[in-house]
Amino acid sequence: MKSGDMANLKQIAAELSLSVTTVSRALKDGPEVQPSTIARVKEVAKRVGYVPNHHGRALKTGRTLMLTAVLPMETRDYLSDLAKLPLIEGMTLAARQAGYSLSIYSTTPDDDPVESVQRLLDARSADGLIITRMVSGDPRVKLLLDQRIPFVAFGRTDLDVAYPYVDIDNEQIAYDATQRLMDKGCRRIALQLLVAKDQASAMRLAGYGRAMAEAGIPIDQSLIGHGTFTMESSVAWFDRLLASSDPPTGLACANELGLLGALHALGRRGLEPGRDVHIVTRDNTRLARFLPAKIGVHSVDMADVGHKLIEVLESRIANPLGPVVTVLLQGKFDPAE
Amino acid sequence: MKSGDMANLKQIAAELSLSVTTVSRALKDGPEVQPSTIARVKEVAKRVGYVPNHHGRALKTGRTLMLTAVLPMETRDYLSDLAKLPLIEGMTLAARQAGYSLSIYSTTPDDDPVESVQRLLDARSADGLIITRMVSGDPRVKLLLDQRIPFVAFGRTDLDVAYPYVDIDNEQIAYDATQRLMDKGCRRIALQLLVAKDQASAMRLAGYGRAMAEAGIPIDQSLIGHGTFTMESSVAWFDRLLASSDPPTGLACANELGLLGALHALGRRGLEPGRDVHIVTRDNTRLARFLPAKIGVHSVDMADVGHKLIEVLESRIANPLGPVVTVLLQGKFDPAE
DNA sequence: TTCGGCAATCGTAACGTTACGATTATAAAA
DNA sequence: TTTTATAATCGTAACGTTACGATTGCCGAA
Repeated sequence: MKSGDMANLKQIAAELSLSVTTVSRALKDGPEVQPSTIARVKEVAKRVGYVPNHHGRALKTGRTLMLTAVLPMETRDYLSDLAKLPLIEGMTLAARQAGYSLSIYSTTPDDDPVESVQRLLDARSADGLIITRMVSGDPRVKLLLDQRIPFVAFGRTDLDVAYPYVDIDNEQIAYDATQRLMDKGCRRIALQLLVAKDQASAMRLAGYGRAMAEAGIPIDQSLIGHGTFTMESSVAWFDRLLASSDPPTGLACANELGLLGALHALGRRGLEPGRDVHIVTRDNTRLARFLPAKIGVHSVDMADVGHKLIEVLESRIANPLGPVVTVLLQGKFDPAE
Repeated sequence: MKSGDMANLKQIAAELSLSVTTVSRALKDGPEVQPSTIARVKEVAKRVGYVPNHHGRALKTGRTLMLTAVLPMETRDYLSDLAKLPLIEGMTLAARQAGYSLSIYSTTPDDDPVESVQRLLDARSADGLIITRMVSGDPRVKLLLDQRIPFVAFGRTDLDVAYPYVDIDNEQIAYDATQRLMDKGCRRIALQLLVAKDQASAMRLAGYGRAMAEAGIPIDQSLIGHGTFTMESSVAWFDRLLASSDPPTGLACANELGLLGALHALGRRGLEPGRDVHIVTRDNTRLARFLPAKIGVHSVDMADVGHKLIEVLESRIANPLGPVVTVLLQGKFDPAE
């Protein structure tokens, strides 16, 4: 934005016959400057509509007051991952409250994740980074740790290094979901996962495996589906399972879209959730409760995840060498009515 | 990001015994500098990993290469407006391609819209602004025009000034939807709108009114519902209509959430879309096509809206005094199968 | 009176970049 | 040989801010 008539320190200083230094200090209530002077400076600053120039300050101090979140975007499907919306809203709001701006860097499936992060590092345009969608052995963690850039990840990974993250306890949620399905009498329980290397899916698989092992039920690999975040793939996958000779009686869904897909597949066959197949899903958006279907729901507060991410990142920026903060959030279960 | 060992022009200049000026020019292929020098400079720049300092450049040139989108966020409901997700993705991607970063400024219902814009103006941290959710007589337009800040609006308003916008032709879509419902034999057609002063809703109401007038059907105000973007309100509203003595036989939904709510209300009464009530909805996310229900759909490509917004804003920044560009996008109709 | 100590303010330099006029070297024209 | 044009490069200033050491004026202690 240009409109060159922007007030600056020099103008205020000239008007009051003070030095730029004194004005600068007065505006941040520096103890070196006389209270009466502070008052005069602030009065003029307000009158001329002074707002500190972000770039002058950033250049001098090295801080940008900007955070960048790297978010993957699915170009195949406009619906993308619904959880991203409350996540973005939570992050932007928390960032704003903490005095930061949040910029979103969307990556397409064509983008190399490491390269994207590298580019952001090079640009040095943010004080900190938020990375999401962690994969097994995620190389971005090492890159960011090496460069000593404050960052926080949404999700853990299987690396043997400590780094700041916020995560949902996917293992526990999947364990719990599987158990609840078994409580309904299900023994053939289908599990919906995302792409294979997705770390959240790995955790979910672990929780599912633990529950099955405890119940002494052998795992049937054909019941475990890997897909993308879209509804299409969910419909096709679950439809195939339903068509098999020994169809599942229980289903643990990955998210809203997976759930909608599965319901679609059920509906086409005249089957009913809660009667023919028991369903438990993870819900990031409170969408599931509005569906006319009996399903158990693990709700996850993604806006809270966003808040926590910013909080952790902020503490990291304030104290880059401090202890590594990690947060693990639980889901909240609402049974099928 | 600190890691103070950041390469700058001075270092490159020193290494090559050149002046900072020449290096700066060489890196942007200035015609004043010898091709062989350009090559040498670029080689060193690449080796030391030089990346231009954003703030130094912004301070000097007055350009920030940053755009800010002001997006309202519904705190009542995590689902918020689903259309925002593809919109954000479209904008961030287009911005990136145009060499800009996009920052998101989420406003809560508590925030005063004008004040939010004013704050962003004061901060001077962006080269341009994107405003959304236009209301009748939107005061932000005058504010932004007065301050000569490049901006683009998602949506028109009823002001008598020219300003750059991208909009969906809501009037035409509502007109079309109403006609299609009448083609199915509906005469009592319910219309789902958002809050009263929302400008998009006003356009939709106009289109509905035009279609009804052409068909000679008087408008029954009780069939026109004003609500929020949530599903709850949609369920309650449509349920009340269905319970009335003369229930509607057609329904034009505002968006996905409104549709899901209406379907919920129908399902509870054992009614079926396409048989008992004909439904046409606007769909911003391609969600509707996955629902096991016969509904007509006007699909709107929100990612494209995002692209267009950035495009218009970019041209505005490049030429602030040029002609005011406006874009009006049509929906694409997919009939109930 | 002279000095130390303190409060209040000032001046300069620096962050990294770009704009612009000045300077040098080179080659062609007189 | 001197002039003139041109190509290549340089130096300085500026954008708005903050850090830091220097300076001023004043009061009380010696």
